[in-house]
Amino acid sequence: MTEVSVPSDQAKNAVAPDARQHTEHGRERKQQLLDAAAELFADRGYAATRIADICQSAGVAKGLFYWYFPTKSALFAELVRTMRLRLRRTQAQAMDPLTDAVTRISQGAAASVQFMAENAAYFALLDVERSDPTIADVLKEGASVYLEDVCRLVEEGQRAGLIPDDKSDLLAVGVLGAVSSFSNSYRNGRLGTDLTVDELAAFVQRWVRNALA
Amino acid sequence: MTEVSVPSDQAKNAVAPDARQHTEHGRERKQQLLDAAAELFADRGYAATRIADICQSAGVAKGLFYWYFPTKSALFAELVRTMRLRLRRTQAQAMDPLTDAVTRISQGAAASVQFMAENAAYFALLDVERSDPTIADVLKEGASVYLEDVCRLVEEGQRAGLIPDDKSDLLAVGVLGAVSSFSNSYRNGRLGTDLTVDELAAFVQRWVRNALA
DNA sequence: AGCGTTCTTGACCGACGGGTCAAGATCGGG
DNA sequence: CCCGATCTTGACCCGTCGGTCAAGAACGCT
Repeated sequence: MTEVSVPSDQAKNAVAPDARQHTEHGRERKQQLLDAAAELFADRGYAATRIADICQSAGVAKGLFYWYFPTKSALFAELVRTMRLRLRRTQAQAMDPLTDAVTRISQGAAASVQFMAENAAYFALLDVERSDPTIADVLKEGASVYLEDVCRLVEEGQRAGLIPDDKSDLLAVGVLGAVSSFSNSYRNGRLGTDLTVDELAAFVQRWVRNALA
Repeated sequence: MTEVSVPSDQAKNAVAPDARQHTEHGRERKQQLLDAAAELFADRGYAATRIADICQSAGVAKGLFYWYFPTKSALFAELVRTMRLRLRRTQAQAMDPLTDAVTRISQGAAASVQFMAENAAYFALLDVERSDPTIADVLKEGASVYLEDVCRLVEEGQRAGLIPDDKSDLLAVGVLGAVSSFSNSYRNGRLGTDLTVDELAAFVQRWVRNALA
């Protein structure tokens, strides 16, 4: 049993931010930082958003950031992971398990577009340049999971004779590509101001169904 | 007629890099810098590529960069514009003017995918984060031109009864989205190593045709 | 009140990278 | 050879921003 004796002064910040048990107030404060960051990243991008900006927006001093997060990219990673979980839940809820593969794929695609249109902040996170290895890894993590899901559904549809016998991985890329390009254009205001999210989601369903026919 | 008298020492670098008449040797040197930059941007991204890296790769001293380019983003803008022209030429050549709109759209899409697969450097330029206004403007410039072209073709196809009466701008976004998502996945090695560019282009043609059916 | 813990502040540090510029090399023409 | 123009060098400058940390405030428990 080895007990490490650390002088009291030096032990003050020896616990990594990730390993801390925050109080309720601390958790609220942390969330404020995350919310501020999400909004600023969406507005200006990751690189152009400074930690000072985030703290100013959250109404705290810059040094406080490091009580809650070890680095800027660690905050980013946490943001992405949280949003990704929410997206996955949205997708799963939209897919009716009692229906056929094509319908499920297109339901999932429509739900994704809907989620992304309603959560522009999340979508903007995916536009970040991947020069930082931490960031590149985090962004890569989730992308392949949805791709594999869709790929599996495509293969199921092919076995049922609902989808042509083309390469399932390419078809899956096509579905994911549709989701991201429509969401991106909606977010950038390229689709006109009279288009509702529901109309867009319905269109994406048709697009995906047609492409898989 | 006002002639400005400038001391000879101060006039030495008074001409902006853009306004210079370079010698043949100078033009070659400039191209070396552009080539080196294109490769490094593709490999590591814009932000992570320093001017020092570009100069080292081109085998020149860092200060020389500013004889040829006023800023880093000016070099980037020139790169993007050059590549965009080449892409447009490739697209135009691939579209048979004697055939129907759907065929032309899908031919253009296939040619774009082919070009991008064979010019990874160009495609990587489009992944750059848009925090620098100069960069954001340059990237925005060209994107809408192709979109308008495709939109016009879609409308032509709709008048001819070849394409359903859905929103043409959305259908055009779908085509462009397909081009970029397939190119991106190919570039990232997500499509397996046995897929050739020709096979990919052929697949994209089928995908676009189906989606517009 | 005292104490330990959590939280908060903001001046400071140092690495980084875009950009500067004086000095000098090279080239081409007369 | 001389001269003017083009090109080239690399030490230096300076602003930027992520991260540090000593000092102190606030909180909760005994």
